[in-house]
Amino acid sequence: MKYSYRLSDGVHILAYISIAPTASLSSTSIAASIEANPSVVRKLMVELKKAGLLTTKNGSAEPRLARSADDITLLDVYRAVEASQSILHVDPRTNMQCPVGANIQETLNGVYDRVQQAAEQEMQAITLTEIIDGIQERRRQSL
Amino acid sequence: MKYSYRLSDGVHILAYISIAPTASLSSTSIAASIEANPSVVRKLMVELKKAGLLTTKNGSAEPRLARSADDITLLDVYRAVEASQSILHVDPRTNMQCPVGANIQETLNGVYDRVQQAAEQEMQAITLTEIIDGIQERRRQSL
DNA sequence: CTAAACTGTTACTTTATAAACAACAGGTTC
DNA sequence: GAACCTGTTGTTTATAAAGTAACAGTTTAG
Repeated sequence: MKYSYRLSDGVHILAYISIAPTASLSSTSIAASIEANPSVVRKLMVELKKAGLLTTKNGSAEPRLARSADDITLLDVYRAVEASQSILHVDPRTNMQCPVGANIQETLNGVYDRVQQAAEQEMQAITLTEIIDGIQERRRQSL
Repeated sequence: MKYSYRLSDGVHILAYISIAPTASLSSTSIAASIEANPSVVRKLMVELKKAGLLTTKNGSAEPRLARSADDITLLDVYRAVEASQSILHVDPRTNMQCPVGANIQETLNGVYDRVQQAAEQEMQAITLTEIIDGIQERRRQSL
């Protein structure tokens, strides 16, 4: 498959708005920073808005964080933009006539849930502030 | 992308060999349990063999676990068969002329690594024995 | 000893998801 | 009202995975 960059691009959008609030914040400008298509950026922004992370203004390029960067976690962005919501996927088509095929799906669901929760717990511990600070720190060091 | 069922199918192969050692263990029989293509199963088995989880015999259907099911973790199978090895993916193409685009990749790599480690730690705690027991338990309850 | 079955391998096709691209109706700003 | 913007729809392209086919060489059974 083609890998999804939705989470990375979603974070990029929020970080860009936070870091460069004086620059143009049109979907075209943000897309130039990501090197993505403005339409893709607009679609992601709609998802971020639905999730309550972003406010926008139809017709005008004035996106703002809907709440403090301290209060936005990687998990929030993940849930907002990722289509799948699961990092591991149980094969949905196994032979139900076979003892293994009939019972492996539920079993794997159980263990995959544990992996998912571990990943989500770590994602919840990472704030947008932390990511913004990381970008700013690297920026300073490269000057 | 199309979701990968390689991990699920890899576990299925190992579990099938453990649970049904008296049945035919040909790639065709295993594939019938997974409802997958025998060729796909053979390719996965080659990966499992390379990773030291499975022994096979060319020309004869006698696959065996290379070590105790207690000593095989979900992480072992994940590393053996998954092409990507990463659950999250940093967008590799951002604008290096932009302060955000130039520094977000490294920053995200750092935080994604933490999420990856949390997930892998949990995967390492899940053994093939545990999965086999889960399948057997469900099997008993459905009789 | 040979026929059947199997593995290991290669090559090609199909399918599924995401991103790129294009276009436009309607809102906003100056 | 001209320029720019968002929100939205639809189409195309790229890519990873699975399906399919084929076959050389190995093993096993009769």
